[in-house]
Amino acid sequence: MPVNSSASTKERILTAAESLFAQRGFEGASLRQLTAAAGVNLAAVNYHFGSKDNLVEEVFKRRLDQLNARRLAALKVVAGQPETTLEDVLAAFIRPALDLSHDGGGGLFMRVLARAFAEHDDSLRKFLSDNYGHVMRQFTAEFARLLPQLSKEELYWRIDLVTGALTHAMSGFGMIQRKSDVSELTHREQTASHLIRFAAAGLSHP
Amino acid sequence: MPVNSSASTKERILTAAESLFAQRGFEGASLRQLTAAAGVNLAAVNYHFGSKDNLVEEVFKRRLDQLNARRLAALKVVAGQPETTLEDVLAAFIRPALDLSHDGGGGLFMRVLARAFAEHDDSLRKFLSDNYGHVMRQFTAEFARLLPQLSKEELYWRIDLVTGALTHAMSGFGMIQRKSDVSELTHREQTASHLIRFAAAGLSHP
DNA sequence: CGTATGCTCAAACGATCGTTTGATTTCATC
DNA sequence: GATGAAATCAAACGATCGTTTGAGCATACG
Repeated sequence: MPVNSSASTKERILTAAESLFAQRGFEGASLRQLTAAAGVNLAAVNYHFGSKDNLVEEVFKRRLDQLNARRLAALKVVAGQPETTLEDVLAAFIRPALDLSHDGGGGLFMRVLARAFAEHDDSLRKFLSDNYGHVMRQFTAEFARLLPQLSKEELYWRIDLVTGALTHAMSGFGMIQRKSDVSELTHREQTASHLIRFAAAGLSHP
Repeated sequence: MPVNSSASTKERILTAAESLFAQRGFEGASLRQLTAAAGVNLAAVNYHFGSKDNLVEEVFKRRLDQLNARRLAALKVVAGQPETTLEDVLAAFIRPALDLSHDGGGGLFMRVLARAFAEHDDSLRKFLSDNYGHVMRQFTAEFARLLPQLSKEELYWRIDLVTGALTHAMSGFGMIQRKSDVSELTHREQTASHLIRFAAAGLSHP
């Protein structure tokens, strides 16, 4: 019977990979840098994950599964309700991502996700579409319900632009840094407020 | 005395590099793929540009100098005028980028620029800041004039989000593709309209 | 205890990377 | 046509890449 004392090694590889992929890109981060940072042997990646490409996918899966679940759970609470506002739906989309940066230890994951969007690699895009598309589809349906005056084309345009803004902001390029005189929780709340108000304005403007 | 018959070779390298950098990234595109696509010898890159890093910078300079000049010229027309609207300033920022995709042959350049934003490489970010920052500063000043009700912090937030949306959209991830029944010029006009209205809403919402 | 299984390790594999070299070709100028 | 600088070329450089190998170590089970 298999012994699972390797959980620690796999996790350490995933965490180091997430950090290095965010910092240097998927091609830029070598397995030698990666395994050195994780404190494991070079061959451990191919032993546990089969290949570097599989490792990339596992890095996504670990966070994305959790992120998708939280987003869909939050959406389910408000979807279809007559009193639901646009801001409610946007909060269901945005808050889980911000929370991930805080409690998941995955503060760098959104940056990795932004990199994946910038990569035009077909297999990576297909993987993201397979593991991410159904979430976007459900949110899009709810947006369509709340914005019936918009044509399908107009709605897709606006969602695309909102996605770009949020990806950019949450990957932390910008000047989003907490001031020392506000708590982490307060800062996260302010960030969420900015993103939600901006996205709502972009989606619903006349 | 130097003979400048190399202009063709340099240009072909720059064009091939722009295309491959957009497609496979700066690290992902090798000099062998690049020179093969350009139809030149492998050693030509190091002969004409010194190194691959210098080539990357030259790819940016070629388009960025032109883009900056056009944006600043368009801004100069409307800046400080009492009747200038937010949409006017946004048009001065957005239209030159869309035009570049059309007449400059640099349809892929905005994608390269988006990749550069996703890269967190320090030297590349410094280069972009040096060659791009003064333009953003001038536009920011004009935005501040037209949106006096916003605090500095609020304005920076919104500009950052708008930048993310525009970078995302103009690099062409989205579903922005021309329908066969509209002309190229009409399509560009519609795209500009979408971007400008979205950005105006995001900047000026209450 | 013996052994089988999961795991780690140093070492090497072939491939590809950016760069350099030195010979050869091109071409304006005399 | 001869000359010399600029440009191009095939070939090779050392370094680094992802991956594989086979021996050694750990531990659970008969």
